[in-house]
This record gives sequence, structure tokens and C-alpha cells, in this order.
Amino acid sequence: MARKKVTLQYIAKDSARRTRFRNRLGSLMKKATELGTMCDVKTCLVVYGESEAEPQVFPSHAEAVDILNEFKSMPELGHCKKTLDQEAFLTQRITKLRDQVDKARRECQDSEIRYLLYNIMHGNHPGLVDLSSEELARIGWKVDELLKSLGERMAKNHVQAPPPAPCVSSDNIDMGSLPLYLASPQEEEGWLDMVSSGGDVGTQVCGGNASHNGGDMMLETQFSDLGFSSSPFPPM
Amino acid sequence: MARKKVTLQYIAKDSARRTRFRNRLGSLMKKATELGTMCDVKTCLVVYGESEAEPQVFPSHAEAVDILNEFKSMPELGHCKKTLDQEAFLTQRITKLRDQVDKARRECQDSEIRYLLYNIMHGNHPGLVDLSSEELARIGWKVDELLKSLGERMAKNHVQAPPPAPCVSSDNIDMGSLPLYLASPQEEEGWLDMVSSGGDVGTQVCGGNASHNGGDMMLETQFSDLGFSSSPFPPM
DNA sequence: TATGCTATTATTAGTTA
DNA sequence: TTAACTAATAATAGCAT
Repeated sequence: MARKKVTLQYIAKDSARRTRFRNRLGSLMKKATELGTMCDVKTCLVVYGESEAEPQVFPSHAEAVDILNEFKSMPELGHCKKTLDQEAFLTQRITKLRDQVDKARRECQDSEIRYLLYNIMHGNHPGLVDLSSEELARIGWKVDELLKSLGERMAKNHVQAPPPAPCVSSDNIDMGSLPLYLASPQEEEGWLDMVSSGGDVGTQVCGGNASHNGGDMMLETQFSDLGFSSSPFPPM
Repeated sequence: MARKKVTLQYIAKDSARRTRFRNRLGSLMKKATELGTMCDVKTCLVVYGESEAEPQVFPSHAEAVDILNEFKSMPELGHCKKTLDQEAFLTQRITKLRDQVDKARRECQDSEIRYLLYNIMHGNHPGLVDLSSEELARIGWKVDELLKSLGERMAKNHVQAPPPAPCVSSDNIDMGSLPLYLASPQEEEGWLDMVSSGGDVGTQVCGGNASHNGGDMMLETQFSDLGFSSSPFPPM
């Protein structure tokens, strides 16, 4: 793809092969992420070989196990599964337990972000200086995503922006239960629905890649003060 | 990535989302294939969502199950597996059986190509007119790959080319057991080793994507008569 | 809806540091 | 070895049909 049209074949040279493996694996994961984001699908990638003992797994080992368990229980494998009732019974139990663990873990991560947002809103991180770059990136990405969705939906539906919200003072961080500003009666969907449903995805609201399930909408004015109002964070 | 820099987010419009899903899934699979070919790694991709009942699986359902079983039996899940001895025992048996089936299937495919090569060498397909384009492509790709590897290794080691081989007359198609032409004593690897090991991959010779496990080396002069001597077949 | 086109962007092979 | 650069190829977003 560059400097020369490459002949798609095994790369004998050790260093060159490893270099390309790393580069292309990274690109592949990036593409998988993009597909997941744009189409709200769960994507799992397992690559191994390249003289590594453990396989490269995407998006993460736990999530991959999660997705693959779901895949494994697909009916298409029925002709094999019929003779494996015992194993199916056992794996099913494991699958459900793993699902629970994974779900809890994801909720925990989300809570972390919400907690940080809550603290920032109360000025506990003035200038955001005591946050790690990773935390900043995650927060910024989330907020940016919310703002973009909001702006687009506003333009699409010609809805006026909500008035500047008062600073949230409750100790309850559950922003999903915050009041519904300016949900105009002639609209089928309210502000929160817009974010939580991610457009017209359907019913799968709590899926792995769906990052549209937050409900922290009135942060715009808060964050414009902090320099978040436009797009300071890259989409990736 | 074209006409406009895209904002990496969920695509609300139904038709556009599906279109991009198809396109990008195809690209993703192509990239996965390329990675597998160039680095001799097994790659598995599972994507689902996009309102389809069944997930998109790559490279194929059977191969994916195969790869994922191997993945599932990785030691990293050990802390969960310790309490699951029964299930582990059962799945291990299944995994091994599936491995055997898969290995047999792969060997079968390889035998098909060898058989075709054998017939071509004996003039049973004059002009190659009665072969399907897919068969031609697979044969040509394999031969081309062998010739390229040979040429590179010759240049690298300054080894003289083997003399024109006599036409193979044996009924045995097992080209892996053909005589070793010009394996110079001062080299650690012989001609066959070069092809069967795919360079310096290590021990995993019979891997899924490794197409370097043939041993049909002296075909160069045979195929130069048939017009295969340079690169008539595209790498893909 | 699907297919084809193409202006752009994205990826990357080979190279240099 | 790993990182940065860059020329060139590959992927693709938005349209047209």
C-alpha cells in the first residue's frame, strides 16, 4: 500500500514480519472499533500465531469471551450440540455467570466516568490538572459524543436548545434520572431518549459498543466553561 | 475517508448504516485475510448486531469455532477453569475432535491441489482449458508462491539453481517425499525445509493459514513450459 | 435497494534516523 | 530496536443511476 505494490505473501524476514504484524493488527483493531461505533455492533477479533504464546484479543479478553459465548450458543451449531447436552448445560451456566460479571464490570466503568463528571461539575478538579490523560480522554470523548449527538438532533428537529441548567447539587450521581428539559410535546422522543436509544437502533440499548446510554445532557454550559464546548477531543 | 472527513459516530440513517456496515465488514475481512497471509497467523472475526439474527463470522463458521475453541482453552482463564473440571474435560475432548476434523479437511484441500498439479504435469489438462477459474487461481497462486520463495532464497544464499528435473513418472502424488536437489552441505536448511517451514516461523508448520507446507519444488521447468514461470497470477 | 464512480481521506511499505 | 517520515496505494463517503 505504499512505495510499492506489495505481493500478498508470507514475509520471511523476521523483523519485517513482526513490524507489519503490529502495525496491521493495530489498524485492524481500529477498523473494528470504527465499525462497532458507526453501526452499533459488537465486534470480536482473535488473532494468534506470530510466535506469541497468547493470542491477541480484541476488544478485551473478557468482552471477547462474552461475545464468543453468545456466538457459541448460536443455533447454527445445533447439529453438534444435540449430542452435547451435558456440556451445553454446564457452559450455559458459565455463560450466564460470565455475562453477569461482565455486565457488572461495564457498569462499574461507566460509574467511574460518571463519578468523575460529577466531581468536575462541583469544581473538585479545578483546571482538570490532577486527572490523568487517559481519564481526560475518556471523559472528553464521552462528553464530546453527547454534544455532537445533541447538536445534530437539534438541527434535525429544529428544537431550541435547553436553557442553562442550574448546577446539580444532589449527591445522587445517577444522571439517567435527571429531569427532562424541554421535551417538546409534539416530539415522539424526549431528550433522554435521543441519547439512550442512539437513534433508531431498536431495543438493544445496553449493548457493548453502544455508548449512547448516558443521560448527562445539561452539561453543555458546564463544560463550555472548561473548554469542552467544541471538539477538543479526537473521535478516537 | 472520502469526500469528507467522517465523524466517527453512530449512523442514524438506516440505509446508510447498512451500506457502510456491508462495505466496512468486507474491508475488515479482507484486511484480516491479508494479515493471516503475510504473518501466518490465524485470524477470527465475529461481528453481530445490525439487526441480523446471526452473526457475521470470518473466516468461516467452522474455522471460527475451531480457532475460538483454542482461544477458549487458553490458560488465562485459569482462575475460572479450576472450578470447572468436568466442563473442561468435555470441551477438551470436543476441541480435539474438532481439531482432527479440521486438520483432515485442510489436508484434503491440499491434496486436491496436489492432484491437479500432478495431472497437469502429465498433460491431462492440455492448455488448462477444462479447469475452472477458481482452480486455476488456486494452483497458480500456489505455484507462483513457491517460485517466488525459491527465487528469493536462491538470491539470498547464492545457491545455484537445480538442474532441470526429469518428468515425474511415479503414481505417488506425495511431492513432500521427492528427492532433495542440490541441498548444499554447508547450509543448515535444505530445499524442502525452506518451503515447508515458511522461512523461520518456528514449529507451527501445519497452521491454518500456512500455505508453505507443500514440497513441490522442481516444478519450475515443468511450469515454464506451461507459461507459469513468471507471475501470471495475482497474489489474491 | 443496490451498484458504480471518484474526490478525498486513510493506511502503509520502504526508508531514514 | 523502535520511531518518524513520505511516497504511493488502498479504502471509502457522498452521489448518481
